[in-house]
Amino acid sequence: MSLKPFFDYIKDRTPLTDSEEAILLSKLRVKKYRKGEFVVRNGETPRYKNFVLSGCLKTFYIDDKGREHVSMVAIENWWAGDLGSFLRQTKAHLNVQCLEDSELVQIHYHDLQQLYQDIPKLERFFRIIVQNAFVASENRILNSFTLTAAERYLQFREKYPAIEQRVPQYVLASYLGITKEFLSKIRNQLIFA
Amino acid sequence: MSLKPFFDYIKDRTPLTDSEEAILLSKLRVKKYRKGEFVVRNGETPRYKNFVLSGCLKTFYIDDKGREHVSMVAIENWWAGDLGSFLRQTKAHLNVQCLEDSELVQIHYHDLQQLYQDIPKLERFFRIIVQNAFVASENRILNSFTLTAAERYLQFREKYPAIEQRVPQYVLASYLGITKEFLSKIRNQLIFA
DNA sequence: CGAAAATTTGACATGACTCAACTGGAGTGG
DNA sequence: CCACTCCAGTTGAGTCATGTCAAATTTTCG
Repeated sequence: MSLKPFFDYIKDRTPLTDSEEAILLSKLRVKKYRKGEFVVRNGETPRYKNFVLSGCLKTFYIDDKGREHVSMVAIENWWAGDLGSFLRQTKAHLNVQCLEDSELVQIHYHDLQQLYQDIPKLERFFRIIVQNAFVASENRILNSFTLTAAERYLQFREKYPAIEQRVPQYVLASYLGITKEFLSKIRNQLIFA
Repeated sequence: MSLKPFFDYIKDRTPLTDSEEAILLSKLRVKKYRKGEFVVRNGETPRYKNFVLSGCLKTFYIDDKGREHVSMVAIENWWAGDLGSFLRQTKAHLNVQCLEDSELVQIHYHDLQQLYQDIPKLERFFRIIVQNAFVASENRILNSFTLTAAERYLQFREKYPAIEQRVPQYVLASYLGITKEFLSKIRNQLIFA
């Protein structure tokens, strides 16, 4: 697949000159992953920032009881990764794994630092991306404190219908902070309500 | 109080030239608030980005049952506000209120846009601040899914001992996503455990 | 077709909430 | 400096939302 969706995504937010586009292009690589493959594995230091060209991935944490907790699901035009460890270049405590065959645009940590130097616009670009991600994250916290599990499920469905179709229910349940069994019961009740 | 802590905070992260410092200074104002006063009120559009010079504030949401949910507590050297509404310059759905008499450094929305233009370093500066805030927020989500209320309380105590001393228990309880009654019981149990 | 993965179902357990009453400071004003 | 109120914190009884565990069923896919 081509890089077009990636550049479209960027240019929708920040117009780039041809030379900037060329510089950026020179720092990108595209990598394909098979369903089930890990992009980031707990304990390894993530070297790349990942943009999803195609496919679908989950980011999750394994707690001390061995349970999986999904913190993020990414599809086309989203970023995926363990941002904290990437930024500090330390060992990941999260995992990122493909739920489908996927293609990612990857930017190496050092190249990204270079890009910030060479194309200050990108600094702004990522500032805005992260700001929005932060606001969304804070909202998610408030939702989890304010709403019941069923309400959160309905809201998710409303907001991300595309994702609900694509990911296994247990992933969605985990993302919503509930067990797969309970989500199953919620869905069942909704049908007869 | 002087602006020194504010500039210290910035320069710890991004060295500024004298002229940059002067430009920045020209866009700042300091405002004092009394305990109980609102800095941002649900329904009003927040015009300023707020840095806490002194004091302590809570950011909270009132749900449809009239219950208060604290999303954030800020003390010296933290930022406070309803970031989402500030960024979009739309009506706040959060409130920011002082828990103590407080002094804030405020930057007007439009001045901030100008500062990004004039001092590209600030773009980086805020990108990094928000990145860290985002990572912290994601962690908070995982904690709330992974840990029990008592564990979250202990972890908070460990991480922010300064804040526990200063805020009323019901604020802390709300921040942790539990009721004040339950936090009271947790504390009680911890004493005899 | 068969095995593995995902989902469902039911009985039971529990963490956390609700509500209401009570306690104990911390102002405040007379 | 007392009386009063107000706000924060505590306590207890009862309840509810969600979790646990284990088994049954369905779907997916090699």
